[in-house]
Amino acid sequence: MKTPAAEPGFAFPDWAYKPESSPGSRQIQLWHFILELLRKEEYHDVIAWQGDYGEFVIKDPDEVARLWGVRKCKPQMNYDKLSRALRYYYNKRILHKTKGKRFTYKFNFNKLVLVNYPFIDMGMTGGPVPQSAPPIPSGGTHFRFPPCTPSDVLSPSEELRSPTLFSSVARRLARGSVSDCSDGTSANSEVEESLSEEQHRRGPGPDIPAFRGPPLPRLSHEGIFRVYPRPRVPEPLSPFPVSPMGAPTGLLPPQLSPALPMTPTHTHMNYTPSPTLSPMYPGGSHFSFNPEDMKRYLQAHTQSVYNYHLSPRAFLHYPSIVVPQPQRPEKPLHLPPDEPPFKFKLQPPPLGKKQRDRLLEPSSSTSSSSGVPQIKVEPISDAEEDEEELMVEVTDISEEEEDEEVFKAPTAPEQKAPPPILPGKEEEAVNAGNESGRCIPLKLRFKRRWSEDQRLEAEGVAEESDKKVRSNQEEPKLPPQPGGTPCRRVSTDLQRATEELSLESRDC
DNA sequence: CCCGGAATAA
DNA sequence: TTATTCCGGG
Repeated sequence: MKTPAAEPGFAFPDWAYKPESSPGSRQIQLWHFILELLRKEEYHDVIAWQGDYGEFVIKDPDEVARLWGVRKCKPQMNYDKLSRALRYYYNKRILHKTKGKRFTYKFNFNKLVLVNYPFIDMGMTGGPVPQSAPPIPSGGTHFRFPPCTPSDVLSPSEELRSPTLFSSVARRLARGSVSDCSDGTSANSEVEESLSEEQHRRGPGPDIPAFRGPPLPRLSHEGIFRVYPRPRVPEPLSPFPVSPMGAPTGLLPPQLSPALPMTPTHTHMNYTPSPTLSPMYPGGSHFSFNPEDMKRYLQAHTQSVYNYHLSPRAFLHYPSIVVPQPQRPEKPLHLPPDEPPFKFKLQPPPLGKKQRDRLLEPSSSTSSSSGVPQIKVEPISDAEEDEEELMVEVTDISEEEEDEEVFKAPTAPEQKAPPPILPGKEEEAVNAGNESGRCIPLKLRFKRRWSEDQRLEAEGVAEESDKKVRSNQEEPKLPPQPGGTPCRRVSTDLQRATEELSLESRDC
């Protein structure tokens, strides 16, 4: 078919790619490319959404490979190679294979997304397109993160990030790809997976028009970038500003995207001090939904987990979400600009795989408490790496997310408009944590979390246990917390769901 | 077809 | 780092 290269039709906003100061901007990443194709009808014969959320099938592998080869200037590209590249995404949790279906993969939007369009939620209304839910960037929805500057509207090619704030943030945010390619890319975003069929959007949540297809009003860069002046929280429920583009339906933030909330959150928060920018900020917006929503989401997610063995972590938080917690702004304690954020790496730097295999024997559970908090013994190395990295590109929900929760401000001033974010707040945020008492030292929390994750993964993986599940279980950690009564469980269902997943983790 | 290890390029 | 290339194995 046509070569993508030739088609400038859509382009992701530049910022969608990760500009990162990398030299020469990086090449487009495969998953971006896939998404591009998915959203273009021209390619529906070669690749299309199908099945559940985020699931797509490559109808014509050779063609897809060819197109990819064209894009990358790798004439020798073929499906075998392309698929290898896709496989690398498994560990990164960007993609998963839908077992039993040829050429079928599934995006794990939970992680992906939001970098670009943090809050969009796919509403997938039962809409017309049954397809898996293509993510929809509703035009208006996305917010731009970084720019604090008024002139946010950047030129497309410019990176948004203001040098300053962004720097770190930016790095994390996106990494990516770039459009070096001549072809345009489509502006699309990834979406997170959320409920598929059900789209119960409650009142306030209008939805997002989701979708692919032509319908999208594609915004030109202008549109995309346009800044919406104070989105702020209109209502408690709808955190997000309203439609940017004047989206017909009024894009409000979908209430549900569970994934969203967490995801970028703090990442963004860090850099985006101004309330306006911070999507989640409003808070807890997501939290506002009722348990039912969560329940559904969980179910869906659970399913996904089971089916695809996605990382459950993604929703650890949810259960606790119940509480509306608005203020995210405070929580930024992570990255105080200067301070070393604790970005903890839960794991010690993994040895090279090679080395590990050779040198490392499982027995090494030595606790090396060198200065660094090492919590994890020997996890799956990949996982670890990924996490960090993922966050970058994809906003990862998992790791940091928890933090968020941890930090989320307990005091929930629902009504109160969130105070402008002050730089100094970080400390407060921390304190806040204390105040609520939930407060377990961060390290411990992480540790716990880590353990849980491990377990979860191990279990989850266990099913499939692909070849390498090596020794994971060795972690000493996490004695189940005795006293910890789950703080808030939304509902029984949720609880159940979580349990099933064996995710009971939660803090306090 | 699908899976990943390994080596390597950019 | 992210692919690309090659490849043995299921």
